[in-house]
Amino acid sequence: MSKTKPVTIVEVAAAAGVSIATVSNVLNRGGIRSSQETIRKVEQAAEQLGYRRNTVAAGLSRSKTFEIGLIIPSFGGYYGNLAEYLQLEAYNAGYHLSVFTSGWFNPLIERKNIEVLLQRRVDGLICHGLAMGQESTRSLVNNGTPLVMINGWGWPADIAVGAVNLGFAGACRDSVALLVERGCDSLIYVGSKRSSVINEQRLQGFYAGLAQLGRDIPYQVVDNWEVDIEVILRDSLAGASERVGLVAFDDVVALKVVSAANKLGIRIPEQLQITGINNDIMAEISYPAISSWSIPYPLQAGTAINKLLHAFGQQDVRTEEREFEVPLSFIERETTKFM
Amino acid sequence: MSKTKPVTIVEVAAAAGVSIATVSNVLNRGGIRSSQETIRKVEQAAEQLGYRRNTVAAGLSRSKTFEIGLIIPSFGGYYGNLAEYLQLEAYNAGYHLSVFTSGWFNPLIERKNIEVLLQRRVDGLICHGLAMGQESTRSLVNNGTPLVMINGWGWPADIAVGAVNLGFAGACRDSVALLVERGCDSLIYVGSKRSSVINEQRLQGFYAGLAQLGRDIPYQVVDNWEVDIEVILRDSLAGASERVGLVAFDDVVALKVVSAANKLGIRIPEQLQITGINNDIMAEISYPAISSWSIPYPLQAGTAINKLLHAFGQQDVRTEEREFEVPLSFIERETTKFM
DNA sequence: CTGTTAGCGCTTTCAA
DNA sequence: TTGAAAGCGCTAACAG
Repeated sequence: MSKTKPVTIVEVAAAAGVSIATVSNVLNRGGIRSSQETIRKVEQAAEQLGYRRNTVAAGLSRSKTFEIGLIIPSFGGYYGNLAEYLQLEAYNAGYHLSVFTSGWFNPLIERKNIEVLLQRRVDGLICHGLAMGQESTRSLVNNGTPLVMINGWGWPADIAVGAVNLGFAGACRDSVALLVERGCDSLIYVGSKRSSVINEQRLQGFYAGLAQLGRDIPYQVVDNWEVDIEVILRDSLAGASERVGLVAFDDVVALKVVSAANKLGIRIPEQLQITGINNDIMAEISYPAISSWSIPYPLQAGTAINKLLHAFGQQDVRTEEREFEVPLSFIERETTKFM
Repeated sequence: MSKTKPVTIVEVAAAAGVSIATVSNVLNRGGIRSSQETIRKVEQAAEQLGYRRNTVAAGLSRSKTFEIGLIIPSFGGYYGNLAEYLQLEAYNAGYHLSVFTSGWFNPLIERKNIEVLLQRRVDGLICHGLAMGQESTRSLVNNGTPLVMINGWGWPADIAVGAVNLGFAGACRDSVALLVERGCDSLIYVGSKRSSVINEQRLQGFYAGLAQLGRDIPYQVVDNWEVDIEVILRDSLAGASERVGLVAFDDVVALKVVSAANKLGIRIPEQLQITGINNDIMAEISYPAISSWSIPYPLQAGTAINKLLHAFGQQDVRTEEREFEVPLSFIERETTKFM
């Protein structure tokens, strides 16, 4: 715990009897060949003195930090999972990931944190959704730092080098088909306007599912934050509907629905069928367990990092499309397992 | 998106017709006074040229990065919440927080990430639990970077400047008392050995609660990962016990218990009462809603950051104790609301 | 109040 | 294969 000043290459060089350039070559650079003897001397000196590279100095010197910044709305649930996979993928590519939140889509915090990241001269930026508008973003990231959006639809190429988007629309569309197939004769979509852009995608998918049914079916669209789910459920089942199908914004909303149904004595899946999204832990341990759409994190994270590497000029590009859509996969559990 | 090289103080100085030192004084330093005229010229030039401070260079020059590193087991649930509050507290103190995970207590990943943080010359480190042993930690953090532990009991002063620990033991102890008071005539503790140190604290509290009961009561201790909760519940209620009290490791485990009870038709809270820990979102939306112990994040995060500031030599110290215990507060919900 | 100058620790030509 | 030296952008004495 003593305030020891860290040892530098200067000291290592002195101890090894070589120049600092040589130390730098041996320790921190690949490709540059040195004699076995020199390598041995340098490594031994470094080891013995407890040398630890100063990446701040290295970053300044090379004007390249090997750091990637990530902005997510919060660390919770799906966002946190994504961050974990991104961290791993970044590491495998030789980069480090600095994770910041936007305090649940707070444009001020978001802006401030992006600014911090830019001041740190991160090599690239990954932003999940974005509370700021596109103009705001453009003026902030005007310096050429590559930006990859996650769940950002329709961002122009001069702002973002690309986007990796989850196939929410497809998942909701298919949920509708599946619920109807399972015998539901009326449908409800329970959204969450708290995340507007993302909610929109899902709603769009819900409508698409309705449209491709080939026939009309009663449905309603409500918001998790505005209505009492118990009331909605009771009213729906009091009507002509024998079996209601419910598409929930995510698994948190789905669990709320399950709880309300349990409380009201509504039988799942006989009277009510539910699909969630995200495949959160609570979907698995709920009773009845919730059918949900799971996210292929490795693919999502890998694609995002790859787009960045591509922008850095390092190859290994898996995909060329600017907006890449990651498909979700259905995990069927008890809230729909009725045939 | 063009690869513009960022503007530096040199260019701002030229545009403003002053020296780089003056620019530095005006833009990046507090306390140093300049004439109004100079300030105006410099700020205008900076604004117009789009100057953004390079904190990498500043960090190198001052040998102080104003960065704090945080290691948590994962971004999920409680850990993610904590990270969010720490980020806020750090920011308020003029620092930035870089968050890394240890991949669920993986000593290798943990070590690697701490090493990365140290290479970045963070001013301080906050570690949540730690998979590595104390010796390992000592040799890694031997350079004088202050380390604050979260939920680390018994760390010597030469490794960690202090610790901020949650009062799990107290919460579990009080849970026992409360459950018995609510009429439970036998108890179960369902732990999670996946997080050994933390589990131990809780178990200790459970035993303490038992001890201060003043009389014997049947109990059992099981592990969430080793047993089938349904079996445990059925067996317990098949015995002489009229009402079982269950102390769950956290709200995830508590929700598993609630689900099992719902499935078996066990009535909550008449036959079974449950307490969780963490006050996770799922405790609130479960049915029945789960009584849980909530964590005072602002206090916990604030104390941790404060200990670091103290170690940095900046004052504003709220507490002197090396190991500070943060008390949890009980949120009573339906799983115990029976009198 | 402002400018000169010597670093911070490392990387990277370019010669030797 | 190795080393001398010029930066990278900013800060912090120290003079003026």
